Amino acid sequence: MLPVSRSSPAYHHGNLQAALEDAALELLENQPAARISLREVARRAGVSHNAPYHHFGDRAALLGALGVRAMADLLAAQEEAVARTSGPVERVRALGAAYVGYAAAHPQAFALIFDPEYCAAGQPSQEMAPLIARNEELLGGQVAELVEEPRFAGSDPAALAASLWSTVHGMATLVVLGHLPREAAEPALVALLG
Amino acid sequence: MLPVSRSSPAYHHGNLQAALEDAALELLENQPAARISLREVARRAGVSHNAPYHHFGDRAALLGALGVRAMADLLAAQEEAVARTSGPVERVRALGAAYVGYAAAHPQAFALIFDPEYCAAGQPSQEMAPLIARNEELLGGQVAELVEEPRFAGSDPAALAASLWSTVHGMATLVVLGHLPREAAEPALVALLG
DNA sequence: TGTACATCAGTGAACGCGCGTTCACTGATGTAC
DNA sequence: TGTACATCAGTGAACGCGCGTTCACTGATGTAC
Repeated sequence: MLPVSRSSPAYHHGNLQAALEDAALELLENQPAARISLREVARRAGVSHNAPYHHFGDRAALLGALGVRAMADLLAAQEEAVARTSGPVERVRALGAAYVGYAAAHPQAFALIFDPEYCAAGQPSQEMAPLIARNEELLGGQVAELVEEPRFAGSDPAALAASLWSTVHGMATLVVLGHLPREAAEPALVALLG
Repeated sequence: MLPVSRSSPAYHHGNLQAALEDAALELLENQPAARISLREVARRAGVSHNAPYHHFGDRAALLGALGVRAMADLLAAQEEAVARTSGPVERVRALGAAYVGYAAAHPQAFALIFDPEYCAAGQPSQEMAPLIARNEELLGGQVAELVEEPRFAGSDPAALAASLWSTVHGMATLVVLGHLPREAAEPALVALLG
């Protein structure tokens, strides 16, 4: 006897919410968030075009959830890079490389994280806020170690953190847009950090 | 006798092309390029919804022309800042402040310049390319002076230029998005440049 | 100086499009008895 | 163990929307004679 679930209609899909997010993330590999429609996501998940409404209030809510997943991935990439590296300067470089690397690998997901249409910076969602906090702590911790180095002695940690985030974020953006070759990012960061 | 041109129908507008660009730029003050429709631009210019087709091939062409105007303004702001400042480090700071200032004042126009949908970085339009080149020369010239300073002696100019552009671009982006307070930009740049 | 005519920047009607969203529905699931 | 029933995740039809774009047109302008 073949498993019934295979041929039966898709009532009670089981995990349609996650399946919709997966489908949307796949679409996000090839097109910007603004062009992703709920109907296309539903199509790709093999479900009627209004099934998503049982899991997401509306289109913006789905994209907001996607942004949270993207942010979690971006944060994880940075945390892993820091964990596997030793030395204050080296760790900051690794963190930056991970940030730029994530953006280069998933340009549209990266852009979604910072898209005010779906992920408002001023009022982050309940799911997004702790991720932002963790990222700030991660960077803050690295900068706290960095200012112990003679080369950065006396620097204002807050200003230095803002600088580093700006530099790395700018690199990520410019690399994604093709204004800066990917290979130029690392040496540029070295030029700044020594 | 009142001037006829005032009450006569809008045939041969005279400078509809510029008027359409002006109208679109006004709309761009309050909404992203993606949400600007040709019909809305025409409405605001007081002209039928397909009059624009006599001046622009399609909607993308209009937005492309807008991007060129925005880029020209961004470049002019930087050139003026550099011209009115003396000292290599101070000039770079002024250039950066002008860049961030333009982005903060015209967030949507700034975003349009870097929107691959309308202003492809890889294949800039004939009007855009020389502006990009001039901006690169401007920054390159400042960096050339900067590496004469003892603090930056021995730095690779190309890597330093890439760093500075990244930092300033990142600041502009993060300030526009509200992730970085406007007042934090200047001290952050100082933290990096000394 | 006046007239005929080519040019071309405007016009309004019409098209097809995919979209987000709402609606009333159906049938699978799980639980109380 | 079997049955009645509430729940709720799905369904397909339908809506109105503004949009980009095409079309055939009209009337103002400027030029050649």
